[in-house]
Amino acid sequence: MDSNKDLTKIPSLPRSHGEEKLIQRHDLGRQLDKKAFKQMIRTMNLKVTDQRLAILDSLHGGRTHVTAQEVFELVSEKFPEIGFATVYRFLRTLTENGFVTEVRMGGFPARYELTPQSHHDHLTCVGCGKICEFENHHIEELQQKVAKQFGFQLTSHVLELYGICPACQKRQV
Amino acid sequence: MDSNKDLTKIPSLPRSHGEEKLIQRHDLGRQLDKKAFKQMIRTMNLKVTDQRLAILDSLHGGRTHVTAQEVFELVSEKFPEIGFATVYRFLRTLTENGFVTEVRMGGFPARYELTPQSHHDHLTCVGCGKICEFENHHIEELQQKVAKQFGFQLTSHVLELYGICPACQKRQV
DNA sequence: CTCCAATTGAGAATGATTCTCACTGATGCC
DNA sequence: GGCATCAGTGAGAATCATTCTCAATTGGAG
Repeated sequence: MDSNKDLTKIPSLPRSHGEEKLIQRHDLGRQLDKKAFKQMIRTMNLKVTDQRLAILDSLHGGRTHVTAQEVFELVSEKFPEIGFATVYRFLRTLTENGFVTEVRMGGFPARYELTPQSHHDHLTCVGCGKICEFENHHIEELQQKVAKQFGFQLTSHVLELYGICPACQKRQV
Repeated sequence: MDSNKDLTKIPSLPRSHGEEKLIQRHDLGRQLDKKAFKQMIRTMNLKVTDQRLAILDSLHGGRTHVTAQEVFELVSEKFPEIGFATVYRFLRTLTENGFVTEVRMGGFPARYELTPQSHHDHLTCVGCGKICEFENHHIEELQQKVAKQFGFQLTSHVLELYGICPACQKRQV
């Protein structure tokens, strides 16, 4: 079976190369410098180490959804001695403390991003892969309602809409 | 971690032993007997084997969201010789052909169910992996609305709610 | 019934993630 | 500043779900 090959091809998010100024998302309402990271680490009652700062830094840079492997590689550039254990351990801690959001999809390695302050969901075009982000309070409320019906205490959710974007609709005919 | 142990204990739906008539869900609008299963297998251009029938049967019986491990155990009762490979292989094929829907959550093993004809979404416990199904027309309408706002023609969606189930809430204190 | 490609199953392999444990280094105390 | 202590680190082993390999078996077309 070749579906495995396919797995690696998933264009989850385009890799951003270097200089471009697409730092839009994370810097919207937040200022994340070394000082903020230190604060973040202390908040969790952990010691500030260079490795941890480097990991946070790699999450902060360009790309938004990175795998542990990618974090490892990014950090390795500055810290050739860093180990997987450290990366996984810290990512887990960050996730448990809500500073980082873990996205798991299919059987793929988990992807991490600094938790965005404003929650959003995705509307993805099955034709071209374009992703629109949206926010809908009404839907969120209904979700809470559903959870309550089952006695669940809601912690998070994933809402992904798939469809055909206007451009692809025309193209198809 | 012992969460693995917990998985096997998940009381998602009572295990049906033989005679009782709690065949509600899957037989709503569908009649799934050996004949239907054979048909299903042939549709995929595969050979009908006892193992495959047994796997389908185990999916059809009482419980709705089973792990590959559980399927393996269920089938083992009738087929002590069955191998993991066969279970995983066939579950994958079924999933690829849309006859079975795979639900993956956190780092837990994937869970499978015969694809239901009426769409529903999932409410998953992050503590034990238990899955509840729900249907909410209102949410679906809002999704359509969002898609329309972006000019998208909606084709499908995934809505997964994560939370802590009543049992796990108590366990935690 | 025969034959051969499809299927099977045992065990090995894989890939992501976690654990172990000896070593290192940050922080508080003097 | 110097030192003790204990959290933090990293190399590699361990784990767990899942997939692959391949020799032996079997469904089903002819």
